[in-house]
Amino acid sequence: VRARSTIRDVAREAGLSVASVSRVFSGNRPVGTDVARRVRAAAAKLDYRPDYLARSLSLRSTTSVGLVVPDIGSPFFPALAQAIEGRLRGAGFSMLLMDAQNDPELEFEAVRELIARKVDGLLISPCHERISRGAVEWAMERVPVVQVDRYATSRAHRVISDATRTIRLAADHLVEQGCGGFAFVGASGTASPARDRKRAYVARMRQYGGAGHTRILEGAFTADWGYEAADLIQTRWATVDAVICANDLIALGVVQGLTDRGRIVPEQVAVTGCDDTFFTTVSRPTITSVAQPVVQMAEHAVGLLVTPTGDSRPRTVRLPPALRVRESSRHNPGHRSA
Amino acid sequence: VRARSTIRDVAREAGLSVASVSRVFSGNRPVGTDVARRVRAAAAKLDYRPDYLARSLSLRSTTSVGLVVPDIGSPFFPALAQAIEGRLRGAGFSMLLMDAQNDPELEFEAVRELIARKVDGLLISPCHERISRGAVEWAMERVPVVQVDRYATSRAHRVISDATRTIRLAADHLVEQGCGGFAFVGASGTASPARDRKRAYVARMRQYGGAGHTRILEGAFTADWGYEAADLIQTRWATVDAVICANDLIALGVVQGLTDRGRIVPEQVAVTGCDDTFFTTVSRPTITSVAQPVVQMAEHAVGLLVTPTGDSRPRTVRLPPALRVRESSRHNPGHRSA
DNA sequence: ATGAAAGCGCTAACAC
DNA sequence: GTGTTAGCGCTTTCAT
Repeated sequence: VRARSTIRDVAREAGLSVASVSRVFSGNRPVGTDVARRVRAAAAKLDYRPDYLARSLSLRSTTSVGLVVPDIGSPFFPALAQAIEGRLRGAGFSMLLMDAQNDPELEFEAVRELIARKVDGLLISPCHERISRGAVEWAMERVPVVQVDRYATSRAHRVISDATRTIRLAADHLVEQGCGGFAFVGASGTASPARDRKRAYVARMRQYGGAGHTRILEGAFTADWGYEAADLIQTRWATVDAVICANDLIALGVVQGLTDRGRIVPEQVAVTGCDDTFFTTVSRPTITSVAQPVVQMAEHAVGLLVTPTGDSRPRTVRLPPALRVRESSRHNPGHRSA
Repeated sequence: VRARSTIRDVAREAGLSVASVSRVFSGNRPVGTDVARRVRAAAAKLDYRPDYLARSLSLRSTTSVGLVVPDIGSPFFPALAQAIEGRLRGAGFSMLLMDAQNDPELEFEAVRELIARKVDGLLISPCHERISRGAVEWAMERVPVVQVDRYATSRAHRVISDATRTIRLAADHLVEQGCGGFAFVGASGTASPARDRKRAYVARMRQYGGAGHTRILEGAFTADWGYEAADLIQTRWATVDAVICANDLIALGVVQGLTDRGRIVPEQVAVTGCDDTFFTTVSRPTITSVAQPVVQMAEHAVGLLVTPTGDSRPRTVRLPPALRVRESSRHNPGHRSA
């Protein structure tokens, strides 16, 4: 643990002024080639590295942005975080990641912390569609903010995946497979996608006609809840042959619950999930899922954050999801006898 | 996006000196109760919040520590990160999380970034047991460093789980279940636990006698590799009735691979994993696993980092793992005929 | 092209 | 207990 050399040490060593050293390192002012050489030599000799903190204080910019996720333990967010990090890095920013642990208090705390550290911008996936609003709006009066995947206010930018298309992809696919009796297993809403997916489901079912829109179960974004929901479906709705789940964990639980109670997936009941996380491929049967366009989301979110558009009205970018067909939805009653 | 008020604004508003304001906010100097009141009032009125950057520059401390993980997408690390964050928060630090994406280059980059941001300490789980050494040792000459879960050098502190006990727990348990023909499915070593677990396996098998210590397969920490390994086991070693896997993903793959090739888990072959991640409970059969003591690891790691002991010799803290018995290991050949 | 010096917002001697 | 002031390490006018 050594003392670090400062810009002044380098200046002295090179027999130049601190201004010259600064110019060489920030590189935004002309500098004599000889001076540059001497500075670099001195810097190398002293193992000099500019102090970001001091630079930031002077520049009023840290070239860093904060990312606040509701729960890094939840499978979708690591993927999102990685995508965003890559994109930010490409834009010359570094990312500070904070986990809200699904607690609006901690989330606000994280936001304050990030702002206090003078991040140049904030990316947030608010853990609660209402309570988080305060934190988001508090943040946006001090720094540019973009909401990603989830949102808590319409006053800040939003980059989200299109819930209507998500549900439509799943539902239409299931219809193609010959399904007719739909049910939906969601999560009671503290997260905006939960609510949006449910609404989209209801809307789509209305278009189909039939009773699908009334068969809705809401719990948590967990496999346990899915397992439990499978029970409810079994006992309540005998005619259900297609279950649309609001995320992959729920779908996993539903598949297992159904299977454990003797129903065969997908032959008797087809199941789909959302988010296309890792679980879809490790499950048996593998699970059909609607993938969120994580990379594009990262792209747009970072773009909105770092590209200062004169126009400051909040934008909503709704990105198209993609269906990934796997075993859990290969219903095909026509082929069933084969 | 407003301009922020500074300590001087508050001082002026309160009709006091900047020193008094500073004292009120840092709270480590006596201050008159009346002065305190006036300062707080003025601060509230101006919505003043101290600037961490400036404070840090002055204090030469950011009360933040960096955490570098090899891959946040890998199921064990979110759990570790959460545990560490909690512990750090309790100690008054905030955590900056960086993902190395299993790339030593990016990892070094992350370390540089963190140091440049003047973290007060670094927690790292090095992605490569050899190549990462440079980054770790570079870091430790500027800031306290603790290696967690993985390590790349013996010159810095290490907080790891005890590989010998990990394997012993799994192996002894399998013996109790009546297993006798062991095989090990690991990952070829760029991560220290991979190597340590393999060694521990070999050592334990030698103690048992028999041929277990020769039946070793090494690939990656993935379910795909586990699936593949199941094939190899099937074709090469007919007498194997117990497979110890170096992590849960491998175990998951092995279970599926074995099952798909007609072997019944656990009746014909028992399987165990390591890390006790989420997969163990969503798999069918559920998977017996050896849990790492994540919370204790976090505790010790943070302790080593923030408790400055005069003695600076590198410590190695080896924490005891715990066996979690689930379905995949209920072999009991004695009951098989039942 | 280069240097001198005034900040960036805060803390910590040091005086009173 | 309170105020004055010199830094922390950097950038950036403004002269030269």
